[in-house]
Formats: sequence, C-alpha cells, structure tokens
Amino acid sequence: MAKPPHPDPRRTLTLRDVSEASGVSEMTVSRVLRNRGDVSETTRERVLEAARRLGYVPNKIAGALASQRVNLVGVIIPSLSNMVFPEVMTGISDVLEDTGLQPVVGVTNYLPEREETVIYEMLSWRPSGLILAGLEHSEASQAMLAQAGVPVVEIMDIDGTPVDSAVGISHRRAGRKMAEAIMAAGYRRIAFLGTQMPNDHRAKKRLAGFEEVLAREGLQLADREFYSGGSALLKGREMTAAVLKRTPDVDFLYYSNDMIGAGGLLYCLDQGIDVPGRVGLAGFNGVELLDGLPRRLATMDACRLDIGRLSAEIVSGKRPNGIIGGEIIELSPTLQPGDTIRSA
Amino acid sequence: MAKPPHPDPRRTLTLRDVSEASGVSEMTVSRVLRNRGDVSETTRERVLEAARRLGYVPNKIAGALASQRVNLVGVIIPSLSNMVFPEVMTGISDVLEDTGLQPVVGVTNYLPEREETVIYEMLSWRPSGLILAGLEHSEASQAMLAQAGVPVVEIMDIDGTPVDSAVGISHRRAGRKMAEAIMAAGYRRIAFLGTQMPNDHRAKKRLAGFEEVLAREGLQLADREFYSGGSALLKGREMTAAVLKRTPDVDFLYYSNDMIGAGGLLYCLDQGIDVPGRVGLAGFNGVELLDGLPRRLATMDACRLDIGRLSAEIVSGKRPNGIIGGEIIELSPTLQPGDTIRSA
DNA sequence: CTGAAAGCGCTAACAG
DNA sequence: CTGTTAGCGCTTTCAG
Repeated sequence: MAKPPHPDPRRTLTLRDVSEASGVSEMTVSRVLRNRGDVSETTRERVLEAARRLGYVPNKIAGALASQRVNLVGVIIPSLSNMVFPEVMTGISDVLEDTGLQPVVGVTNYLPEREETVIYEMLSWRPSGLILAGLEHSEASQAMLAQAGVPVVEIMDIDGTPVDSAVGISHRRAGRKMAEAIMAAGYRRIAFLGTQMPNDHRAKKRLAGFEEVLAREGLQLADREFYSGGSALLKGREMTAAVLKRTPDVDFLYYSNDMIGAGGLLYCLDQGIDVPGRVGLAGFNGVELLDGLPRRLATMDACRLDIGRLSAEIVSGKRPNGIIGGEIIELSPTLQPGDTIRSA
Repeated sequence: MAKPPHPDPRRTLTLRDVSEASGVSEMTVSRVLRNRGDVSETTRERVLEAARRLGYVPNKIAGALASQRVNLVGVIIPSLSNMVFPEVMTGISDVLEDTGLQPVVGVTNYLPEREETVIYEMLSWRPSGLILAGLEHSEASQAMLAQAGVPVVEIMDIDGTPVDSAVGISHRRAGRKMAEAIMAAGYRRIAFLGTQMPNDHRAKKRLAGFEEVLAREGLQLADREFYSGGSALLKGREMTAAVLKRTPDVDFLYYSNDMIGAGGLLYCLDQGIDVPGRVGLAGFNGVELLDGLPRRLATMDACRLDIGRLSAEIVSGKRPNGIIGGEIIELSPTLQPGDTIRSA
C-alpha cells in the first residue's frame, strides 16, 4: 500500500497553506488576518477568501511566542458553585469584552497548595494579567505573583497587604457593621453559624469584626455552629435546629453566608418561629436567590459586580485616571436590612 | 541617563537562565523540569535548586509550539450561573486531574454567534480536545469542530447528530417520562412554565416530548408562561401566580427547571394551596438546592456528574474499552417523585 | 504596499 | 547519562 500523498492529513492548516492557496506571501497573509498595516483591497479579499475556504484557524501558540503577547487574563477563584463568583466573572467579562483580552478561569477549592499549582500553570502561559481572590497566599505563590511581571489584582478583600493591586471590601468592617445593626435593634443573645473555615479568610475576618463589636458591649457569642460540604440550604436548617435546641434563649442568628441563612429562615418559618420577633436572622452576600424567599433575609451586598469590573479595568490598563498598578480600591458594602431584623 | 545594564529587567526567566545558573545544558535542564529521560541525581538536584532559587516558571507557549502538544481541554458551556454546569465541571476536573490535562472554560450565554467566537478562540490554542454543551451549532461552528483534528464531545443532549462523540440524556424522552408520571397520577389540566427559549434547545426538546404524551391522550397544555432573566426563584413565584390567576382550574405545573419550580412551590405554600392535592408540581435537573426546601419538588436528575466524567474520559482517551471517538453515550435520567406529585 | 530574514523559548531526534 | 542541531508557526524588523 502506498502511503497517502500528504504527510499528515490531520495536521492543522498553517499560514503557509493560506499563502499558497491565495498566492500571497505569508507575511501579507498574516497582516490581513490581523488587520495590521496597509494591504490593498484586492489582496485582502483574496486572502480572506482563501482563509475562509480552507477553514484556517490561526495558531495562537506560535503567534504568542513570536509576538511575546498573550491576550489572556488568568482569573483564580476558590469555587464555581458559590453563587458569588459567577457574578464577579460577569463583571470581568463585561469589561474585558472590548479590550481583546480573554478571561481564563482556574479553581482552587479553597486549597492553598492547589492555588499554588493553578498560579504556576497560569503563569506558564504568560498571561497579560492575573486576577485572584483573597490576599492570603502561600509564600511560594506570593513569590510567583511578585515575579510575574504583569498586573496582579487581588479581589474580594482589602484587609491585608496586596502584592500589587487590590479591589474589594473590608470584611472586618462588614462584620462590625452588621453587628452594630443587630445590637441597635436590641438583640443580645447572638449565635454565629458558618462554614468550617480554615481557609475562608474572609468569613473569618467578618466574624472577627463582628465579635469585636460584641466585646465592646461586654458581650460574646451565645453559641456557634460550623459545617462543611453538602447542600447549603439543608445545612442551614440543620444547624439552625441544632443551635435553637442547644441554646433555646438565642435571639439572633448570624450566618456566614446567605444560602445557609436562607435555610435557617425556611426552618424558622416551618417551625412557626416569630421572625424577627423571637429571633432575628442575617446572612452575607446579597445573593439574588433571596428575592424569592417568603421573607427577605437581612444581608450585606458584597459589591461583586463592581469588584469584577474594577479588577478587569486595572488588568487591562483602563483605569480612567491612568494609574498603572499598586491601586487599592475599597468598596463599601451596603446593609440590606430585609425583614429579618426588627426595627430599632 | 544611562540605560539600565540589562536589556529588560521585567523579562521572564528562560531555560537558558537556569542553564547558566546551574552550569547544566539547556537540554538537560529541560529534561529535569519535565521528568523526562534519565538524569543523574546530582545534576537533577543542581538544576532543581537553581530553578527554585531563580523562581523559574517554564514558558508553555514555547513548549507547546516545540512539542506540538497542549495539555488543555476546552470546555464550552452556555452559562456559569446555572447551577448545572458547575457540577459538570466537577466531573470533568475529577477525571482530568490525573491525566495532565487542564480544563479551560468558555461561556457562550446561549448565543450561537458567541459560541462561534469561543470555539474559534479555543481552537486557536490548539487544545487536546473540546467538550461543549449541546448538539446545535452554527454551520461555521460545525465546520470548525469537524476540522479540529482533536476529540470533540458534545454533552448534555443526545437527540441529534454529534460531530464526533456525545454524552448526555434524551431530553425528549425525559419530557415524555415526566408527562407519563404526571398523567399516571391523574392530573389532566397541565400548564408549562419555562424560559423563553429561542436557544435553549434542551428545554424545547423536553417540552416537545412532554406534549407528545399529552397529545397521545387527546390532551394539550392548559396554559403556558415564559420568562427571561431575573431571579429564577422570584420569577417562579410570579409566573405561578399569573398562571393560577389566568387558568384557575389547572391541576399541575410543569417547570422547565428546578429554580423556578422551587419559586412556584414556595408561592403555593405561602398561599396555602394544597400541594400535591390541589396542584402538583415538577421541575427538572435535580439541583442540590431542593434538599432544603419545605417540601421536595418532583424533578429529574440530569446525570450531570456522569456526563462530566464520561466526556473527560473520552477526550483524554481513557475509555475502558479503548474506543477512540465517535461514541454516543446515552444516560438515563431518574425520576425523583419527591412530595409534589400525588401518588397514583 | 509587499517580501525576506531572523528569531520567540522550548523540545524531538540524534549523536556522543 | 548529556549535549548538539534543527525546527515548531508565527511576527518583528528592515528592505524593497
């Protein structure tokens, strides 16, 4: 059997193929395909026609190597199933859309070692910038970020020292603010219900800020309950039941996120517990989901869309003031009292 | 002012830098860093030490160009905020984890033109494979996929003709199955509530299968209501209210997804409507969220985790039987009757 | 407006 | 076990 005439029928098309098919030099083909430099209308047409006919897809690997330019922005987040990160992504995409930059997401599952790997992998593709959640990273991660040579934006949190730029809210302050609102409403026997948070630094900071305010009034948490994994709504119910049983005299339940808060709310309503009279409830995040609940859970908006937008502006060098890097932007979360804190 | 002595202090390290710092040839450095070929323990140590000390991160662009190998798998999905795709992603990641392949996600927002762009961008990075949702694509997209020269797996749906491989469920059959269960339970005045679905082909197929069964019994939908955008839970409430008002004698509400179904369920409970006596309810997807609701909504599990896993197996050439491509795997969604269909 | 030459940083394929 | 030689497919730069 003779071998097929062509070396590898599965090989993808190259600029050369388009060049031969159109009778135009590779260089000019490249120019046409990138809309760079002046090319006569006739040759442009011929090239485009040939490229289209062949179904040519440029090889960005080769292009990036030659031009030392990569139109990718790495986005590193802890989780996709969190409701909060998709919204951040939306903000990022919105802004990057008309910059020629493309977001590439990596997920760490809240694991520092995993984060290290993801950062390493991302950087090995030499992206134009990096956006990543949080200010806490392993030493090795910090070193890589500092060396990256591209804009790095740490998002969500500003309580700490960023490598380069940061966009986020102060979770400590957010915790304080919520505590103050709760105290002002007259609640005194307050329990905290949240994730087991070895690596959820932001939740930890909120709790710290929260307890700070309590301490100032000579109070401390009446109870606390932690969970990990599983359906957040369901967990919220279970934890609420547990706390209410263990510490029957609590008058407020502060949840580390809206999903478990929603579960708690549904549980209380099921049980006929008077909310916010007998117990008040509050969560954190301002997730859209809450809009459909029988009662609006008190929460705090984490400015996710703006965080996404601003971080993308920084990475793409589109800040209005023309600042280059090292920016720290603090956003102010708004308290949404909803219907689960009684009015003072 | 004299220019700085080094060409560009911001340039990233190369193999050559490590080579010089360790006194080992570039080639051997490359071998060490990739764990390829035999290298003496001494030189290995020396290289690793130098690389670590310098903070060298290999340039995958150059590596990929030279080796004609890219350890990336493109995953193209309509949306991230859908609850369903994160789970698919989990399945994919699980399997890819120990293959050296990395998923890269692209989002289309249910827009065919957007999908075309994303496919084009993805392919321009010459990934090792592509996983994408759905069987319906623009002609140009189909052409690119067919030309890609790498495994392409279309997921979620199998009612149609895939370019290469497919893993999913038959949504038409799923719609039929649900209709049969509802009919068997004795409901007859059935309404459909769903997304405005110009591009949600799978929802459309479910509805088609559903209506097929109704028609077989000489019935047709008593009412239908569509929405787009907004908080699904809230929309579910509003739509339910609208249908119940417009067509007071309906006895069943079939929702195109669990989120709006959950909203409908909460509304009915709020209104004191007897579920499933006065009206029955059902959704689609089997989202984890449902576990925390006051009553379990009837739904159908879409096998998302398995879809993710299997598609990743195909792309990475890990199918147990050693099949190469062109596989069509149909999974069977299970009906979860929950508490919102009365027993027959 | 168009082309030719010279790499980008790495790895395959051989020689030692 | 280690080094040398060619490129990978594109873009930059500099001549026409």
